[in-house]
Amino acid sequence: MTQISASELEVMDVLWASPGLAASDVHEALGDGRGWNVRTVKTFLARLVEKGALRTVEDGRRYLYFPVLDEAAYKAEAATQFIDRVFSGRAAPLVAHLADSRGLTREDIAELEKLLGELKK
Amino acid sequence: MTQISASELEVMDVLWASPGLAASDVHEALGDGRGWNVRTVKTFLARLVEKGALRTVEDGRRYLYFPVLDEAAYKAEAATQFIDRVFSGRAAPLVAHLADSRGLTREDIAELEKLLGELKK
DNA sequence: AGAATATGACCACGGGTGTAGTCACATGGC
DNA sequence: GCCATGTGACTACACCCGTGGTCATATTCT
Repeated sequence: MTQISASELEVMDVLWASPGLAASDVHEALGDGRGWNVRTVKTFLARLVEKGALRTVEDGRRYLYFPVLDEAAYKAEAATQFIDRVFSGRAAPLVAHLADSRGLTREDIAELEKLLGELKK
Repeated sequence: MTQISASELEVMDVLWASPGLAASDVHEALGDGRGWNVRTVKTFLARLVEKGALRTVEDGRRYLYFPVLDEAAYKAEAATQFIDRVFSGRAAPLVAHLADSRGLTREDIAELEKLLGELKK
């Protein structure tokens, strides 16, 4: 539903991890890795508010940002959409490709097995 | 690398399945589901050629389109990028979310188990 | 108090994307 | 032979996205 770009998602990740930050905090939390200008971050925040993914709470002369979108729900939806788009809705080929290209770690594999065990119950 | 939009990917899927179609064939193969105008499809084809994902072979006064991009390689890359973007590079949470949201089918689970078995070899 | 700084509001701009229209020409049916 | 139709070339255009500037105002430092 809510269309969120890759950059916007990075902002969401920060706020999912620490809800209630101000714009400058988000900027800081993103760190220099991205090297975004504060205003760029503010644009993303504003767009996310427009899109209904975040809401603001006034705090003096600034806003604190809180996620409206639920992280797990969003990611599950994103995963489903991705798999529909790229793998015609089949999850197994995706895992196969991952195995091929990136080499799942031993822990990944163990984790997946545990997961599958639970799913089968 | 090569950035391909969701719509363009649908076109690629047709040509991966049946390389060497002409524009109108691709249009037909896409079917009415998408309801795209032939010109829209041609635009996608042209853009995919620009992007180096397809190449053309003249056939009289029309072109036949062939994939240059390898399907498996592209999809593996797309999967990796998606997981990096949305799941911080961890595959297991993705599968967990799928299980939650869409319910992997029994066959999915079986297939994944088989896959994991092979991976562990 | 005046200057530097932070903050939100609004604006800009080029590239990508979805969605096609127009043009010119070639071919095929009558 | 002429006209409808198919085809590629070129063009359009609005919206999204990444990127950040400008402006007005509020607050903090000196």
